[in-house]
Amino acid sequence: MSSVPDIAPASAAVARLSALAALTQGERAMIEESEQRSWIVGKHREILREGRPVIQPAILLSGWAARTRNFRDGRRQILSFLLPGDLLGHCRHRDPLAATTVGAVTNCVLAPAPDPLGDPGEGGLAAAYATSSAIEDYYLFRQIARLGRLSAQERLADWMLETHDRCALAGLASAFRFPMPITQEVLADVLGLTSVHVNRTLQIMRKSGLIEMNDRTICLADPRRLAALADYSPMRVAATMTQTR
Amino acid sequence: MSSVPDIAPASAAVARLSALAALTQGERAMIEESEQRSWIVGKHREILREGRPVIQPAILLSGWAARTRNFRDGRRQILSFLLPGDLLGHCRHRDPLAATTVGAVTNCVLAPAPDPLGDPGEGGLAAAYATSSAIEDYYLFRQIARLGRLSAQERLADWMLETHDRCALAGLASAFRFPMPITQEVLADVLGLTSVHVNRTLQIMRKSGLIEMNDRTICLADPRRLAALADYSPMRVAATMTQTR
DNA sequence: CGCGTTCTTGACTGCTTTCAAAGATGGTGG
DNA sequence: CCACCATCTTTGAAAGCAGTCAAGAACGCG
Repeated sequence: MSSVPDIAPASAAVARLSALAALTQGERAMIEESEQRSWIVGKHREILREGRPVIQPAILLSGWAARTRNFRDGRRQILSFLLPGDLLGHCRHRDPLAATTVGAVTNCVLAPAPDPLGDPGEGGLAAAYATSSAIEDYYLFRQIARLGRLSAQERLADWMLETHDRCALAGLASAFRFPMPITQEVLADVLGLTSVHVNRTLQIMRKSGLIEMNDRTICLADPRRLAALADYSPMRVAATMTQTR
Repeated sequence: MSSVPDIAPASAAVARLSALAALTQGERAMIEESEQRSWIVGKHREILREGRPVIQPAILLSGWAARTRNFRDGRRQILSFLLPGDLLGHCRHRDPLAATTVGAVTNCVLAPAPDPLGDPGEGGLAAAYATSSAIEDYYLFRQIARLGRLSAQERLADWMLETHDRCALAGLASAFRFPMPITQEVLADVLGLTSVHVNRTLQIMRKSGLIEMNDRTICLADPRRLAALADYSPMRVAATMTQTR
């Protein structure tokens, strides 16, 4: 079992999907087998192109990718990030076209998403996929509220708490730390701000002891105050989902 | 066959679902039968509450509803509108909890969503549901880009074009007109603005001949310029979907 | 006709953007 | 091992879009 570039000590994919639904030993093995057939997508390369057919449903094994909408005049909005363990290109209808462009923000490793093998109601893997899809929607809703109603500092606080939880689900975060392998410009593109303003706001948050940053890692120095600032509360999507908090 | 309050001359549900996938005569009949068992939800009443279990998947027959996120301090963001023909509470995993609160913006009529009867790959109704779900995601993506990167005037232009297309799909719009049975405050809540600013921006758009407003109806007076303003392009989700434009 | 909701208007504030340029930082080849 | 270049971060000053607060006008409903 060769190690994977960038992050991912064990397997983010197995960790995350197991957290979403109980998987059989056989299902875990299927995922690990898929990982043998992984491929690499270099930083800044496109993974999916809006309007093009989706070839191969995949799992992101390591790295960060982003769904993006680009405007003609150069403006850019990142709709959501894809983190290790996230699914990509899964569709419930036939002849799906990618709804958005997806690009690799860092170097990424992808693997084919194993087929759930029949029964959609019972299979652990099928359940994990379904829950994953519900979670994705949930984060889209949060992203909308974030962009629509929160100030710059609130957006950053909210996004950090959310991203920390997402990383934790894939086994990639410690209690108060998570990796943030992106530039402030990319961060600005997801938060609907300019990189200049993100920079200034991050400085304020550091000076007021909310966060610490070093080595592309965020430390949530005062989670309480961060959560109060953004009115943050943990996710609840499915009654059956394994709780992580 | 009794007529339904508010809007909906024929059946928005049949119109929209038929546009999403080819339905058999039997399937249309199933929808019309469901409509006999409809119920009314009064303006401002809640239809779904975030975190509560989803009881009954439904179709909206008439009226407008809204997914909403409320902040403790009173701020409010509408995540998306539900228009006649839209599905509500459809979930692919078991024990689903409502991801967001949904409330009736106007008086609404809802009906139980008929069961697709078995085969998920072939049934026209199942296909329509799947496509509907993909479309919902597509509009969430657009909402994110709208809030993140567009100015007030661009947001309004983009939202109007989108909403016109959505109404048209359910047979509720003529070439350049669509109903907008909501106050400017509600409009502000979906666009991430204040009602004061929406008011001023609408005035500018009227004065510059982009739109006309009367009797809770929007007329797209200059669709070309509106589309250019917002970099608007029509939707493409599934290669198999019936095109409406 | 009266009242509550919705729309409109004005003045002022302020958060965020814009534009530019100066530091850091990191990777690469000589 | 260090110079060099590209990328990323930081800083400053000025402008602008949107928000806030308040009050008056218009509208719709009973």
